[in-house]
Amino acid sequence: MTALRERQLVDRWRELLTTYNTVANALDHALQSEHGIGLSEFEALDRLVEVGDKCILKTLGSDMYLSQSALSRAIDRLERQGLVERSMCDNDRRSIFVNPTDTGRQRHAAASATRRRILAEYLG
Amino acid sequence: MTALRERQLVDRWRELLTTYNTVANALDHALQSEHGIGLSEFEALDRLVEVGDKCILKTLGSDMYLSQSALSRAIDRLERQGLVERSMCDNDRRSIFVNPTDTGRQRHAAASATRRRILAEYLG
DNA sequence: AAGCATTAATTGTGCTTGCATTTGATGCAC
DNA sequence: GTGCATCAAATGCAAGCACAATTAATGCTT
Repeated sequence: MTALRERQLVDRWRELLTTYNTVANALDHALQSEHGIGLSEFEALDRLVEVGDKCILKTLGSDMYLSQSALSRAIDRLERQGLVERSMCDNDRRSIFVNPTDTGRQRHAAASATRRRILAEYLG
Repeated sequence: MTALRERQLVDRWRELLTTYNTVANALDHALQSEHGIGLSEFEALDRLVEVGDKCILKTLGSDMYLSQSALSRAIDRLERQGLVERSMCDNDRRSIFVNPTDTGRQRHAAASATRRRILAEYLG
């Protein structure tokens, strides 16, 4: 029956909607209060640390959920806190490199523990 | 091993993050362009139609993902389009009733087809 | 090598959101 | 019934987002 199928889809969607919002809010609040960074900043920093060195902003954006402008501004906020650095890319001067600073790596390590705790609580 | 467990949790979280954002964006755009309402408005309208009559705003908010103020403003937008009506609740004059109008029910029926299509495409 | 489409990043703008506060109604304690 | 905590909804406000336009660099075509 097609109505049953629709009911299932909607139920799955609502589940996704509420789960996402619950976890995202909890994570955002915990990261903000314990480490002074929001969820988007942490996600960007997390990927930067993971990738290692010399990551181009465009590359970073390609596997993130944020728009180009939102990511650019998230990096702004990280930079203002001294957690990442932008540097020129000599090969292609349109691009820029973004690298975590030492402080950024430390902050990331600390914040990862918070993420772990929250994710275990909500998704564990 | 605890590192493996962490990796699994983070992977699940990223999956949730990207799935949610992909589906939510697709739904929002489709609803907006085809029916002139955003995702939050549709979700509120959907629940109002589902519940039936004489739904109190507070009750509606209790099983939604939005904050109280965000819901209040989503209802504002629906009301401005003539899709729902607010009315006084005589039992408790702090509360208000919110009901879909005939136009609202029609819009909801049309928009439901769009939701069905998008959900089937992304979650089917 | 000149012109033009394309690309990476930034910036201007308006909208939606959450938080905190406010407004107004209820009801409990005394 | 007077005061006070509580509750429902609305509103002021700042932050983050997406979209569109902009800036600056690249490289393809002729």
